[in-house]
Amino acid sequence: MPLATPILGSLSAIPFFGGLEPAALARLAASMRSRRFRRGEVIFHIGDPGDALFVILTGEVKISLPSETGDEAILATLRAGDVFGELALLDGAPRSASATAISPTETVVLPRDRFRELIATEAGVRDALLASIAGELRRLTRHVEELHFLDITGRLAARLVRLTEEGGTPMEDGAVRLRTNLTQADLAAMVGCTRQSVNKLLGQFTDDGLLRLQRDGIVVTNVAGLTAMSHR
Amino acid sequence: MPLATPILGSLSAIPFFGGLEPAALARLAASMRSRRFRRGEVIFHIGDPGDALFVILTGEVKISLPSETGDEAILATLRAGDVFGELALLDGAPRSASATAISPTETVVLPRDRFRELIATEAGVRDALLASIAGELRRLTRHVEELHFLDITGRLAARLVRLTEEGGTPMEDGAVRLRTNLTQADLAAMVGCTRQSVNKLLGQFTDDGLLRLQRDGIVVTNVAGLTAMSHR
DNA sequence: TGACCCGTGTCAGATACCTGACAGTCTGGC
DNA sequence: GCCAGACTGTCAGGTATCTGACACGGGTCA
Repeated sequence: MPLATPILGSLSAIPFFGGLEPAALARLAASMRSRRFRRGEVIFHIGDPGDALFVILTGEVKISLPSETGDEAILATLRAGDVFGELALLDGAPRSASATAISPTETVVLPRDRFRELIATEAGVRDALLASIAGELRRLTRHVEELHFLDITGRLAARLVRLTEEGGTPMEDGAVRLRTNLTQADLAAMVGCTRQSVNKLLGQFTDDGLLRLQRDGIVVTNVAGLTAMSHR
Repeated sequence: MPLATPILGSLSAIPFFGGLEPAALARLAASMRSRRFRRGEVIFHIGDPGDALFVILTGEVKISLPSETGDEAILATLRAGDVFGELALLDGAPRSASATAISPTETVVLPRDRFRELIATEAGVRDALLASIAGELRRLTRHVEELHFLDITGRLAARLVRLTEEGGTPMEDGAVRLRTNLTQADLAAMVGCTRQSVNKLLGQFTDDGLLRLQRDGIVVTNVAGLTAMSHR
């Protein structure tokens, strides 16, 4: 089986490249190579030179900042169809954050020159890029807003709401189960507090009937209630 | 004196439009109108529909988020040559933050359609736009990092360092004076704490010989020392 | 089967930061 | 030249959050 074929097939399903004609898509596929990462494997480190864009075909990736004392701030968790690593391609500066596979992950890699060529010539890809960057700006702005104004209760509630909206699997009774393999330590790294605080608050939220803690993950039963908690 | 002339003259000095040929620049000037704002005047509110890009010719603008309890988070302060308001043009969503003139400010306004046309046809402007957005993403990422990891001492130190780098006027003895008319309340809104905390910390920094408080503003005398404080 | 590791649950003590208050000083407008 | 408003400086008391500690259960690997 030729190497390029699976890439080509996968690319057409990626919204980011949706605007491309079949011929352009085939040319593109030929200049991309695919890369796999094991669970926990680092895709790139903050400070590395950034010379490629990544597109996730399957799996999950977290974008995070390490601190000098060893803990981390999780900026985003990405899934199939998402694109990352474009920032360093735009300005040539080093990677602004680290990327780590949090489950077995399959990506395709677009080198810098092809990327620049693509956004110069293909209006559809350019628009997709701008839309994706706009989304990132809004997410980061909200992140700053939450850290600036909300206490931990509010931040955690807001984060749980976002997680139900982004990556939840709806259940029969209207509740939503969050992605499993998300530990309390992960939540703490997302909202900026300790694991202990997350634990305590999840207990409170459970008592308030906002969610259920199951063996296989958190099930949010009252999104509106959580949203209300996040407003002060 | 014709209306377009002053705009045209000003535009050529803006890095954002640096790549344009004289003819394109003249066409552009004809489709832009200029707007002035008094000190304190709101340019747009968070949540407004966003249909125009602003370019600062003279003056200063702050980009900020209001909270429900009345205080604000300052995301950025911009100066002559800076561009703002592009985010809402990229994705058509409402303005993600408010913009306020903090000194008498003169801007030129580029309506949405002309903006989209420009980035579709002019590679130079497109690159400038991408570079400017990349800078914004990096600033926001650092903002999140600081709020997440640093205590108030670290955040204020880091902010003072940034302010010396961005908007400081160097003095004879190597020290740098920050932009005046920056109150302790403003600093508090930048780093996310109370005015009282800023006041206390500025006192400590002064005792440590890192800066001097003068009538007309803060003079940073030891940037390296402040940088060190911001690292934990 | 046992040993170990990882994630959860919980608590007592320390502390960084906020709230609310008030006094002093400078500035611009009348 | 005087007053109102804005900014600075300071403090006592309250509280949200962290630190460090330990116990428990469920997987996983020998």
